[in-house]
Amino acid sequence: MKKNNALYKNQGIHVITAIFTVEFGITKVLLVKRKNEPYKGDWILTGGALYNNEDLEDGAKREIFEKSGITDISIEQFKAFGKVDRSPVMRMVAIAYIGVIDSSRVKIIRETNNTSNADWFPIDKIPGLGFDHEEILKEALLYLQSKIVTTDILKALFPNEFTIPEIQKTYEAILNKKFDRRNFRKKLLSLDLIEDTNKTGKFEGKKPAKLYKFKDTIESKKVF
Amino acid sequence: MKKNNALYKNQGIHVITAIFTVEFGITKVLLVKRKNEPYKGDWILTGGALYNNEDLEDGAKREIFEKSGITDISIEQFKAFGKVDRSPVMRMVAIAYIGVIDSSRVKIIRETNNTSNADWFPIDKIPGLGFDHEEILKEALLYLQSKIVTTDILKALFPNEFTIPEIQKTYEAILNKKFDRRNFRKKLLSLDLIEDTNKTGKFEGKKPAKLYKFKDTIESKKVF
DNA sequence: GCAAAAGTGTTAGGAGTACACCCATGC
DNA sequence: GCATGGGTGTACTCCTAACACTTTTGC
Repeated sequence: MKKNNALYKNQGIHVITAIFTVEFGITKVLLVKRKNEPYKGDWILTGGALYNNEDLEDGAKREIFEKSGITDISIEQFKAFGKVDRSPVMRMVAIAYIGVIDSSRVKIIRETNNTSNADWFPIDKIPGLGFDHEEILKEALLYLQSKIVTTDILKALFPNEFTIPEIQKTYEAILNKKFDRRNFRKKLLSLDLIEDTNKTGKFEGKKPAKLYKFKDTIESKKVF
Repeated sequence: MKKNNALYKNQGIHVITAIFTVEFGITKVLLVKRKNEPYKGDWILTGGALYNNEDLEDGAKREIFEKSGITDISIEQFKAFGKVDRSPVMRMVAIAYIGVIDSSRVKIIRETNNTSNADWFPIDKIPGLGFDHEEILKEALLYLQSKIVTTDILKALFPNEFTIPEIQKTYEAILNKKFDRRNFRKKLLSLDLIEDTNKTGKFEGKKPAKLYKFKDTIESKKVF
């Protein structure tokens, strides 16, 4: 393989992550505002060019940190995007990830070398995005929805104690769908993913609700 | 983004496809033998470097054609592989695909500019592979198994008429699992994917079996 | 007529879904 | 005491899984 063959010269790799959170029943995604051309002033997902000395996932996490200050996030690769013209600068193939984090537990850095702002956007109020990030975000959301019903990916949102009505509202926000209280509880408990803490707390209601927490399981199961 | 920044200079993209077939109840994958360094003389999956003027999937299909002569194959992207040292020549990220084709209906080109041989290998008798293709193949097989139970991906193996015992043997080969004849037939028919042709033919048994064929559906359903 | 594979129906258990009433608290 | 959300059980349906005997053909 010759490095200077024009057929495959000047190629590069983007690592892009759609970071989701849920606030008060609203699913949101983290966007950052570009400071430089191309797409100067446009909002995009966190990400950037992969370095030669890092593996894909490490690069994606480094980019997340550089653009938002977020550390300690677990991410999952879901697809590569590679249309010829997806970047106007040179041929770039994007490896896309999703991540879930509790926005109330992190402090987002608003401005960096390459970005002039950063914020959480409700997924039904997304501005026009730079590059092909609208397409990536659309598929990221579908992937998140498929993951939420088979894995404990929501553990990132509920690292500690939570009530069942509370987590149900999160499921409903992400899946955009309502569940029967009794059936939801029955199903969730039958999965052996969460355990009773024998404590109570309050969510929205007047009556205190039982507090549960995720077990330290790694199993992946069908949820809904 | 500066093209000559050492951090991301000299990167490239591989498009790699694991092409599967099933012959007489044995799941096989197409491998080609490398003619040049690196990994000269090693078997690998079909694939190679993406060109600047082609989309990912087009590149994967071009590589399949160049290395094997196969055309008219439908493929599906399943994962990107990007360990820093996965290629000894330069930094290459691989976008990996699976495909299914009926080996009895295609004539494989044995030798090309870059390969000295090509053949179908039973998946439990794979030689050591070059690059990270053993890892890619392992994940490709898992992905194929997940797809076979939710889609009509097997249509590629049975474009025309087939008997139910015949296609059952194919499911069993790929999933490495036996099914009850009655339940298999019931389930497959209930999916509304295949239809009776009112003809009979023979597979292995003495008694002629009914012939079915895939409908022209595009739906994707849960099979097993 | 016998070996070999094809074809067929029933039952029991588990999962999903639909649905209504009482309970604990704040005000 | 009443409004608000939390907690619980039952019945029906559907899907899955287990299981045995008869039929058609080639030899």
